[in-house]
Amino acid sequence: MITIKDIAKEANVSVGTVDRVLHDRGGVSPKTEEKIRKILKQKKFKVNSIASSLAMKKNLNLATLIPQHDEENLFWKSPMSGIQKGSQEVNPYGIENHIFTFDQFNPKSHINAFKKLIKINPDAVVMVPIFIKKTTDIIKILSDRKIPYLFFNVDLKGYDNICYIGQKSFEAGILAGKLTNLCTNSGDELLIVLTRKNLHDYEANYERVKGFIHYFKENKPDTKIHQLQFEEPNEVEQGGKRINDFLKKHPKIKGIMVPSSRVSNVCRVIDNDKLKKLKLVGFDTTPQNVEALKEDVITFLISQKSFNQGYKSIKTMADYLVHKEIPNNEIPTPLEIITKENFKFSHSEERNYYNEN
Amino acid sequence: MITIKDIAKEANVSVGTVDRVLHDRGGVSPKTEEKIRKILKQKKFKVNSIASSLAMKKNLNLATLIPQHDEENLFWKSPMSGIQKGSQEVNPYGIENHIFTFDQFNPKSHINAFKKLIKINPDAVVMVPIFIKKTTDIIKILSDRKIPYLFFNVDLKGYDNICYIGQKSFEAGILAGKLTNLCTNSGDELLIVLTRKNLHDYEANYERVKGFIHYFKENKPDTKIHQLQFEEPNEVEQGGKRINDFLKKHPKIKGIMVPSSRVSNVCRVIDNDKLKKLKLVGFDTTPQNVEALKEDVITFLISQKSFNQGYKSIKTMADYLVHKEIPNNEIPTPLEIITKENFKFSHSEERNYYNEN
DNA sequence: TGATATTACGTGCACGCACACATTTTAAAC
DNA sequence: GTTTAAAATGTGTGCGTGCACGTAATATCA
Repeated sequence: MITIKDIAKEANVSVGTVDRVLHDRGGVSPKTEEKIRKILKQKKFKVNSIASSLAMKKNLNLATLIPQHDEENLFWKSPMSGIQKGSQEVNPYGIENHIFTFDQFNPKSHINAFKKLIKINPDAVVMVPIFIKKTTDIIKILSDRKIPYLFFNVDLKGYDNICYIGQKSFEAGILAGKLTNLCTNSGDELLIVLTRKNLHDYEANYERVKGFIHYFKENKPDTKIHQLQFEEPNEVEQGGKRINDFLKKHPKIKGIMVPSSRVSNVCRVIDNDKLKKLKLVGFDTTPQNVEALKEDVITFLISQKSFNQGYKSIKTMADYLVHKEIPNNEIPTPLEIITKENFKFSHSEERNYYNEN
Repeated sequence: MITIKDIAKEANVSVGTVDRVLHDRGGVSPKTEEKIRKILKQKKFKVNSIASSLAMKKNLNLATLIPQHDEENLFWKSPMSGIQKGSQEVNPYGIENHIFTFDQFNPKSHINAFKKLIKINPDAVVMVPIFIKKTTDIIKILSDRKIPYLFFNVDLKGYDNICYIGQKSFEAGILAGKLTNLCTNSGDELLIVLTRKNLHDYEANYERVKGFIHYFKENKPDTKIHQLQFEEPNEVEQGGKRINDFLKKHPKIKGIMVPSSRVSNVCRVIDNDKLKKLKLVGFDTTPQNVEALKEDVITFLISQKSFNQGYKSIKTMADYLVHKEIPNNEIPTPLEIITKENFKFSHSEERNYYNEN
């Protein structure tokens, strides 16, 4: 391990001078600078990031704005865990993350959460930009105060967020198309079931449907693709009846794609004997979805590794703050294909986190 | 951020005393110990890992034993990159990793590499246990010297390795079975193509085949599964002829599973018109395989994320050395399903690494 | 030539922790 | 109650960097 001290000795200067050329602080004569740079290169010097972060030790405030989760709506639990794990990891670097949650169906709670958030005067914000109109006002405040912000999970275009971390929805739809195509036959008809309760990723769902349809247009243009709006959960009986009736009316439907994380809600209402003849493709590894996957009711789930999204968001922002590391404008998370057989080997980071806590 | 100093002040003791109870060094009276522990808990103190590693700064030697790669055999390039990235990351912690490579088809070079390795007197060894008989001797030396060692990629049972990091081959075979089943129909016959040039993961291939067959026995016992030994690459013409003849003789074969990373070598020799009607499932995202995947010749690749295996091996061993963190005996890497559509979103860590270098 | 900017460089402290060593307090032995 | 050993606690230095500040060398100008 080669240190600044070693370089200084070799160049017959003090560590201060070496430090100056390392950080382009100026105030070094051209010849000594050249001499030092040469030795730096020759000895392949790299700053010890450990020591560096200790020495810098800023005291930075991070703030995170994320929807709350409950037993009924577990989707946001996983990203929240990722956020928490990330927070824990960046804490030794002098970064404190403050998490603010809100009701994803209530714009007012969104505003309130933001008010609290802005009060702590954060140095950076990690957020899920759900309420488009409202979000605009929020972001204006951040921009005015020159507070950097990052979006994750939901991709809202046209803002100055330092980056977006999440899935590419259109491509996810294409993948869903491919998977559905592979497990059905020529002549089979397909059904897309749209659910209501997903305001937060309305855009994403829409893109997924577009991608799905795009896939078939490109690869199997004759395929008949139906669409159905499913009202749930309060109208399970009606919704169930509608779907079952629809499936009876269109017996050639052999594959169902649900562009949201609520695919298990759909399959729970479909008659059992019919269900066995269907292939279902959906999104996200919520506990209910995984349950249905294990029972072989769902064939494929496309996971966006939302734990990782949360985790990576915090880490990316921390790197940005501490090391001024400017990330790519877009960090797409993997389109992970989950089946009954490989589920238990996925999400190992998440499980490790739970075990530790 | 709460520090040892804060705790000390609160408890009216010196930092030394706090340090003693933190590390169970003894020499603290029961009452002060209790008092300190109470404050520790109450204030939720956690050691600053950054500062801790700086202060401890051991100088440890790690050694890695891994097969070399070349243009012809690219499989080991990816784990090697992971190893290198890991080495880079643990370097600030005072850990130097020395990499020794050998020819995977030449046991003698294995021994020679090991001889060099043992000369640097490593504090720990990360290795791919390829040559089973020879490995036994090597491991005896490590055991005698009480040098901890870890296996990755190849799972060799019956040794005192602190853990195995890699894929569960039998389960990977099951997954291959599921995928093949999904994209073929009832009545279709299947073919397993075994290749010669994979001494290193002979066991793994065997397990994959077993898993594949197991899947069909459990889920579609009537399926006829053929097996064929494919001699390549020096006998491409003959091998190609054998496969094409075989496929002509068994026209009902609609799916091919290749349990090794050489699936692209197989599909390159199959007649084009026949190929279009076949679904191929294989392993590992070697450049050639990915090429075939993009051309829609291969349907599914199951990746073992070998970059991550290498990376994680180094990090795990480093944690073990520095923080005495004892890992699980088995760290299974994901069974990642790769298709034409999601390939570009996978392996982001690996790509990031390449970009940085 | 001497006073004063200006530039070039050296020094020392801080970050939070680990650990060796010094010092004080308590207990044991006489 | 003194001596001495043992236990309990305090102090100080170093890990490698970053950075503020102090000092030395050189340049500028009268």
